[in-house]
Amino acid sequence: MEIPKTYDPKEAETRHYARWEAQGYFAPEINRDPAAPVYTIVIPPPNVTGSLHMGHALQHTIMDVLTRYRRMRGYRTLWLPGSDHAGISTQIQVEKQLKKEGLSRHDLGREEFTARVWRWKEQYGGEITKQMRREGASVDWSRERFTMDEGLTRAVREFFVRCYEAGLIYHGEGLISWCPKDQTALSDLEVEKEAQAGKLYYLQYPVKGSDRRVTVATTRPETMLGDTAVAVNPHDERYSDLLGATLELPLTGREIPIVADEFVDPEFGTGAVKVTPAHDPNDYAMGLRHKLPQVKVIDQHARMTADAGAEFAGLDRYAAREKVVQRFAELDLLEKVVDYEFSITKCGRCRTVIEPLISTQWFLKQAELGRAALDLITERHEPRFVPEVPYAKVYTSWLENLHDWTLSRQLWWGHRIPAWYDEAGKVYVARTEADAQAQAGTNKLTQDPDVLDTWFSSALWPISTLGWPDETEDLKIFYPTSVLVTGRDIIFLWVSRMMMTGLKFAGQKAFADVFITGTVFDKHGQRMSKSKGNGVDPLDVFDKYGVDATRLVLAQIEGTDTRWNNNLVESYRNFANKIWNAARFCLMNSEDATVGRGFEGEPASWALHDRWIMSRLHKTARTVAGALESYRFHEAVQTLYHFFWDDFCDWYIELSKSDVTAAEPAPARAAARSRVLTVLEQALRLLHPFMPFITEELWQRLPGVGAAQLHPAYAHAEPTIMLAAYPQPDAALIDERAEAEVQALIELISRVRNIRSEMNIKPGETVPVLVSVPDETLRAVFESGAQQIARLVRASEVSVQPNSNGPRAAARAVLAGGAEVAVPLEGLIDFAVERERLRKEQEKLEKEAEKLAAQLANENFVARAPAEKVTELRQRQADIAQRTGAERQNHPARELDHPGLSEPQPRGRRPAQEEKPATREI
RNA sequence: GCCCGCUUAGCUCAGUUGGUAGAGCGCACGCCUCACACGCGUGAUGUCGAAGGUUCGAGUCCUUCAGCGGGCACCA
Repeated sequence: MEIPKTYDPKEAETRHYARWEAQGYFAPEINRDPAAPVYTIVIPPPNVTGSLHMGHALQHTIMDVLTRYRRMRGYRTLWLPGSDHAGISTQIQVEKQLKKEGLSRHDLGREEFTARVWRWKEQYGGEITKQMRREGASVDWSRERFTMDEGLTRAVREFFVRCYEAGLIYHGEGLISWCPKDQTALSDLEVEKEAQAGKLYYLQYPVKGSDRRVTVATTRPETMLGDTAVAVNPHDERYSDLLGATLELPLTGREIPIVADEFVDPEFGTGAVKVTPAHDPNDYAMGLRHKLPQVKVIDQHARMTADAGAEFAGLDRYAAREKVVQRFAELDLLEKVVDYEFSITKCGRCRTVIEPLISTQWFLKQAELGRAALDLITERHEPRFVPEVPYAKVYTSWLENLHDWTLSRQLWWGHRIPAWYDEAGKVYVARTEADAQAQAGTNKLTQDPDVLDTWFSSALWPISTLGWPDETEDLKIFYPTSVLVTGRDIIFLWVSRMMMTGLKFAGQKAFADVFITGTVFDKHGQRMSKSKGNGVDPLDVFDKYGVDATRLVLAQIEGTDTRWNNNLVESYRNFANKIWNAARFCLMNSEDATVGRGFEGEPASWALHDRWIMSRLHKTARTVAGALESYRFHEAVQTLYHFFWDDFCDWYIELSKSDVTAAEPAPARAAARSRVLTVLEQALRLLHPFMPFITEELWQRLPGVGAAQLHPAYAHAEPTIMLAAYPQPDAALIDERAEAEVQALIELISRVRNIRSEMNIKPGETVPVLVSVPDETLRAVFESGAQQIARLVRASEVSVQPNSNGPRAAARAVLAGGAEVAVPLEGLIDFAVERERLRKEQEKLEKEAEKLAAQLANENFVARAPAEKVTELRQRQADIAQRTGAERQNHPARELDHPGLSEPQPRGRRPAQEEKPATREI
């Protein structure tokens, strides 16, 4: 076989994905079983502007593992890909491009501009879509969707119109968050709070007809130009005589009232609050309560309006702030300025400070839509969040406090709001312009210029991608989806809204489970970000270590926040290489052998190590299945890693080696070779969801693989490990006795290796090994394993006897079950070292024995602990007693030969021995 | 202000019904042993953040505290 010693991932990666895709393996149609259960995942659609980052790679890996696992188990599996038009991001991206040409979108006009965005999208968009192929993502490309596809656009309009007709969507005035840079309204969820060191200004307003002044504290002095009242708490005695009084608002010549409102906290500041209904959310609400006028003094560019007064009109808000403060100082109305830390609201995208403005927008009453979702989680605990803590609660408390959603955006790129106005300004909401005209009885209509929040179309993703509002086959088959895999940052923005819309318009929850992945930080625990430049590019990691190794790391991150560490990837790269070389060994010895053979007949007739590996294999399959069913990817990865490396490579291959590498062809050799191949093939299948490329690469090379390995649902397909049946645990093959016996074999071998290593016996040197085993069954195990033992410890001979009979001068170790192993000295052993080795071992046992004795002497423990636990400890105690007892027998010999070799632990009290009878009582 | 998470070996992290702590990397020693030096064998390493409590027994449950991180509300 001309297989290279080192696995080259790229070579395999480039080949297999193209074939899988071309063969249609990713599409659910590959499954021909009409009764197959269904498994659906819709991808969180990445922005068309985006490129792959670790967060995507993490989510995609989780989704792909789940999908491949279910597919191999015969589910009709759909993982639906797509991308999001990402309103603002994309528009900004293209505007930047235009700027380089000295143009703005207004130079092009709306139509031309959106055409340009579409071209940009075709040319540069969907980068992630290509990168996902690199990841091995088994998504059904034939069902790929884009949030501005024709179908999805229709869904968005339908949804909007239905909500409008149901009174859930309304058009009206409200105080919204406005980004002066992006020139659009934003929803609550698109803004971020940030702590900021600033100043608190204490301004004095004179009371009309008095020489009193009322002091108000503010962080935004410039807004005082728009004040229409000062509010105090109705129970605040300091101001009770001023209620209803009038204040002379400085710099404006306006007069404003003092009103009483419970909102005001008497403890804060001066207990008197300036009220600016047009530029602050709380003041807006207060303004409505007291029917105060709204004076707009700041415009959409965050500049002062004419209503701010001639002196300030046109000034930037910060320049106006300085000027206002300066003027107050001049008028001797500035009481003081103190340092103050407060939080400031910024645009989540461009970090510009938000300006709250009164404006006419479209809103969705989320509270009503949310009720069904809230009932579902509180009454039926659906969807099931993983990890449940803290996300189920985060989701629930969000649903309990829903506010209206500002839907409209003053952008050109996105779903245009299906609303038209006649010349009188009356609004008509309709599915098409023709409908609107019919409603209005005129064709002189103008469409609302605004588009919808990007998240509006996202909210429909699970249903719109499957064909809603039509009652398509896909919708019937694949909805509701099985699990949503996403990050915690969009639980409100997206997860909750999909649930609401799914319940409202498809009559069912959008997904059964929600898996929230952890966050990947850099190695210093910092969030990865483009601006910091500390991001690790998944593609670089793929290039360096291979996709499969990277996927293992990502899968085992699962829901935990993790610092990225290439060392871990490296160790999984090594694992991939280990798999490669184990397969290489099997293939180098595959003449006459076939996958699937070698385990004929009753398991009872198989050799011990064969029964053992099958037991280990099926336990592994059991654990992995259990782990994958409940999203415990870390456990699945660990289990597979140790099964493959420890059980299969370190022990099974080694124990099988002499049979497998026998020089002469013979049925026994062929059978041994087939067995090794068979186990390898099963292991590859178990690993495939995690490591799709290397497993396919190797699987294709195995002799005898083909249709027989495929899950029945895919029997017609060209053979691929992707469609092989996932190994199902068979309880009948789990053999605890075989496991215990091989464990004894492993212990023996390890003890001898330890002696060799500690005694500095040269690796090339062979030594005789004498094993004494009083127990008959165990003796049989060692006797029949003598050849394997000899090979693995480099023994010249392995002699197994009922009783200790070796030469006095030997290094000894005591094994479980009262057995003992001795390696005769014959001048090989350094006595000082041997003495030390034994002393350490003895010490360990003494310590443990003491602990056990103490515990077993505790009446409370014996009385209250479960009986099995007590028995287990007594067993262990007896075991130690046997060991130390055996040690004691050997000591005199050593002392004779080498005075001082052992140092006598007090031999009188071996608590274990006294406890022995107790064992029998149970 | 309210709620939540994390704190385990030098590093990154596991540890699901409470039973006496693990992995990978790193480290030490010896090996190119006919699949693999991206390897093999052997070994060392933790008062499981602190203090109390419940329990026969607590990394695992309860309380308090500390450090770090997150969410929500408020922020005149």
